Amino acid sequence: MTALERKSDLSTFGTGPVPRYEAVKQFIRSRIESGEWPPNHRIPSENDIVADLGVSRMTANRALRELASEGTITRVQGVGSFVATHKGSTALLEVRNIADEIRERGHTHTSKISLLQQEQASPEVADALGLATGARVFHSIIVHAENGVPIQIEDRFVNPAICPNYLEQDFGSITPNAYLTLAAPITRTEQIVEAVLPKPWECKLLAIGRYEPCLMIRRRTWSEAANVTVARLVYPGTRYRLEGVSQ
Amino acid sequence: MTALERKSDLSTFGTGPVPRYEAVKQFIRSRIESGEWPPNHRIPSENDIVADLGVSRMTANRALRELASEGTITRVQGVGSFVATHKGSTALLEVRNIADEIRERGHTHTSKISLLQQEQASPEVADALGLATGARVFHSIIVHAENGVPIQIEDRFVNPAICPNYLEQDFGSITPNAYLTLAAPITRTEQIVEAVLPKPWECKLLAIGRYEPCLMIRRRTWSEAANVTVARLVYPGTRYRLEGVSQ
DNA sequence: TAGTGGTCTAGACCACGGT
DNA sequence: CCGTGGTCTAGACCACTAG
Repeated sequence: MTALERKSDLSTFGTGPVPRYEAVKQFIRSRIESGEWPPNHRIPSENDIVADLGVSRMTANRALRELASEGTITRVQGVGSFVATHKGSTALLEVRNIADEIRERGHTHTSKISLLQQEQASPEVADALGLATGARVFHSIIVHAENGVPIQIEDRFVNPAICPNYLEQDFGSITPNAYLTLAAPITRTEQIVEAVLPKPWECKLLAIGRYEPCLMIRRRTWSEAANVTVARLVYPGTRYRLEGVSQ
Repeated sequence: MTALERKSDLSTFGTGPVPRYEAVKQFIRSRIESGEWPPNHRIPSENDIVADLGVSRMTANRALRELASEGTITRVQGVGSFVATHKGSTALLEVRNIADEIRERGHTHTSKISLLQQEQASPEVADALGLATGARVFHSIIVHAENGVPIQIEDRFVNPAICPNYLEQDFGSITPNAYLTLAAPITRTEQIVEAVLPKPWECKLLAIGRYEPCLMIRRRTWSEAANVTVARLVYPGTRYRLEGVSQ
């Protein structure tokens, strides 16, 4: 008697409000979570599920395919399906565009341009953008405020080869983020979050004290193969936090 | 002449090495990326795709269903499918178990138990765990180190109703995270990341100065409907950062 | 050769939402 | 009412892997 047959007394399989493919998924998930099917354990084949749970092969296939895309199981053609190795406690945190966030909270977003010019790339900036040291780059420093309170410094360098008209934009009405997204659709993002103390000039722009801890996000974005822009985003620790729920 | 018909000269639709549902997905994606179908634009119905691209409805359904699960389109039963509104620069940041991270870097992970006892829940802790103020809770404070350097304070409260044997565990050989994951599989995680200055006792445990900024992650996890545990994780800003890539 | 997953079809019933 | 998406089935062909 197989593990599947033992539970196939459930003649009610899929007669409830739950779709049958979902019932199959839950059935398999429960075996995995209970430890009955440990990592690398072989899962019943699609035909086993058809025979034992009384669903069609398309339904069994959808259940297993979705479990695989969720990372719960691994499938190998010609071999079989297996419980994926343990994923640990990984969870995901969403990092978003500050202007959208503020608007969604029903607050007003304003920004002040502190700097907007062409420069020669320092070694650090050149490295981050994949350009030669001294190459021409666009540099903007913009302070974003929520209901008038400064909440983010956006210190950004842009690759002029990708966005040649960057300096001509009216960043009072469109954020650099929104403009860059339109000009060069993002295909890859790299982000690093750290806790730092603000530099003196950052204290002034944000109107905070010298020892107020800040979240710093360093964000690099690519469009196709080209590195488009690199930004340092600095948030006062008392006025901003990252939140995320995963389930 | 509809947008679909215009391209249906492709009698080669799906005859190549690409699965037909994948070809349908690419076809739709290309219309969206070119701007021909802007956000909120109505996408041809499943039956349109069946008629114009010469695939079965199951195949059209799979293509649209997968595009929806990827966030490219939105589907409403009884209404239709639409190009999803632009997602801005959202990106995901992964937050992981510190012990796993250290091991994967090839370094040694050690931990020191600073406190392990039963307490009465303060109003804050009770609220976070969904218990009554003064209820019995388990409290542990553990310092995690990478190659001997303190890198995280794990200040954790546990719901005794879910993990009655928490205090008896040997947290020198298994981390609370790993134990709790085994004892009560996580079904939901809420996390908040902030930049803070450490409290005096945290400075001592981490061997850092009073003005060194720290990342603080507050993590609440649930198993089924029950709130299992709430933790404050404090990392020295100079020794730790969150990294993430999304594409 | 037998078993596995990968895909596809034609037809069906249902729930939902606007007309 | 009709069109939409949501689901399900029975049967089919294929590519891949192992014995």
